[in-house]
Amino acid sequence: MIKALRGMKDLSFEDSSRFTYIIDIATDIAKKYGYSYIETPILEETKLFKRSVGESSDIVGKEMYQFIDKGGNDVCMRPEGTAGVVRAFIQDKLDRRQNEKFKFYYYGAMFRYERPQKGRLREFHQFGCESFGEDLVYEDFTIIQMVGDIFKSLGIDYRLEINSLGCSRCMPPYRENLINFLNGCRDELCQDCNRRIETNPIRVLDCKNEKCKSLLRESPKLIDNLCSSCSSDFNRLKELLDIANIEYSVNSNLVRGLDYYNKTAFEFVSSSIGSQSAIAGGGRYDKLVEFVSGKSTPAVGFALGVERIMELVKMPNRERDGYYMGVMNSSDIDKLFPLAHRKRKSSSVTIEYRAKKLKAHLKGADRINARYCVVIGEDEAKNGTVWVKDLEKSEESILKIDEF
RNA sequence: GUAGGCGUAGUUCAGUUGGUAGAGCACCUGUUUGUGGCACAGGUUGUCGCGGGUUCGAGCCCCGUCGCCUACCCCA
Repeated sequence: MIKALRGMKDLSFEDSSRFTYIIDIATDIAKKYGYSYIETPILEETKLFKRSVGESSDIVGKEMYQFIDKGGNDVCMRPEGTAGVVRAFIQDKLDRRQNEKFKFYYYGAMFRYERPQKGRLREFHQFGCESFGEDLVYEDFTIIQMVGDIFKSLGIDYRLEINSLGCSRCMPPYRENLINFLNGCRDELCQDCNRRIETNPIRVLDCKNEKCKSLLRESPKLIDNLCSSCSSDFNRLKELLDIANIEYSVNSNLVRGLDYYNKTAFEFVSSSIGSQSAIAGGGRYDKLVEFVSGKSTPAVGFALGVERIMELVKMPNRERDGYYMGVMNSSDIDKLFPLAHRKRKSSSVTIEYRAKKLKAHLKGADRINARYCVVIGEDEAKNGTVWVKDLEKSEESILKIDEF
């Protein structure tokens, strides 16, 4: 038997309806916040991700689905959505239109070559939004509110964590500061952290190792060393969230795994889905457009992990819907096609082509969860009528075939 | 890449000390010649992941291999 590749899953029945339910709700809300759909390719030049996601990230370092195509190009299946959207934004020269705002939502498959586990697959799906051209912190707030709206609408409980990663003015001095601190306790930090001091010292803050964690309690906090602009934006953000009654906690160790974030970083977390607890994450990335050779453009965005949310979403009860049609004698089957075609203008219709006993038809209608079971038997064929049973109310009637 | 757990019917799983391959659910038929869900009765369903070894005999023991799951790392 040929099976799907490791870390790749088919979605059908219950799963696919959960999937589309989430996308539909997220799409609906994103549109209400003024976002329009953007579709970008799954395959991009590897360079794009190296430059945007960052060489120091694990995503680029070891998790890319990267290969040389038949034309000799170094290409990569996208590991996340933002890079492609930013590339499209620049390619369309939208970065030149400096006074305009552009808001895009997207969803689709992302690929990371890693060991699959609960809530983490090699092919997974994200829904995300990117807002370009707005540097005011109100947009950060609005995006967080939008994600909150989506989860609320899906009936999902979450915890919101926020942090500020500073900007090009306050981050570099802090970084030096932190490196000094880390070098001071180098011998006591774990191996990974020692490596991170060179590659990406900020990520040490995120270490799960208990020993590292306790050492880091004494570390300098970026939150106490923000420049005046970052500091006042962060305070403003907290005020806005308070006023909107959105609960949050400040997590000064929250650093996003991708290099391009600055200022606001946030993560929506759920405690009920195993160890992969982040269900959405995002923040501001004012420098990214420049990194990818565009004209400097402030931007904020987020992405949510569809598969992780599928485990949490409470689906509305599925109600009986549509028609099941069948005949008891095979010679009457032709009568059903025009009937079905007419009904399909407004309802879903399933025809059973094989002649069956009434009981079998009723069971068949039940199985597909149809609201109405429509059958032409001997009497109906003779009289030009159809027998219709409402399976919910358990009421039946006989109608002229033209009037049905 | 590392560690642990698991592979038996469509599915969820049991399978004793190594001795004829099992159950629930699902499915089909009937009770009901034209009335679903409920009940009862009967019935179908197997490369025991794959390959080798030990043995008179392996689902069970041994070796290898593949796959799945969970966790670490990291992330949505």
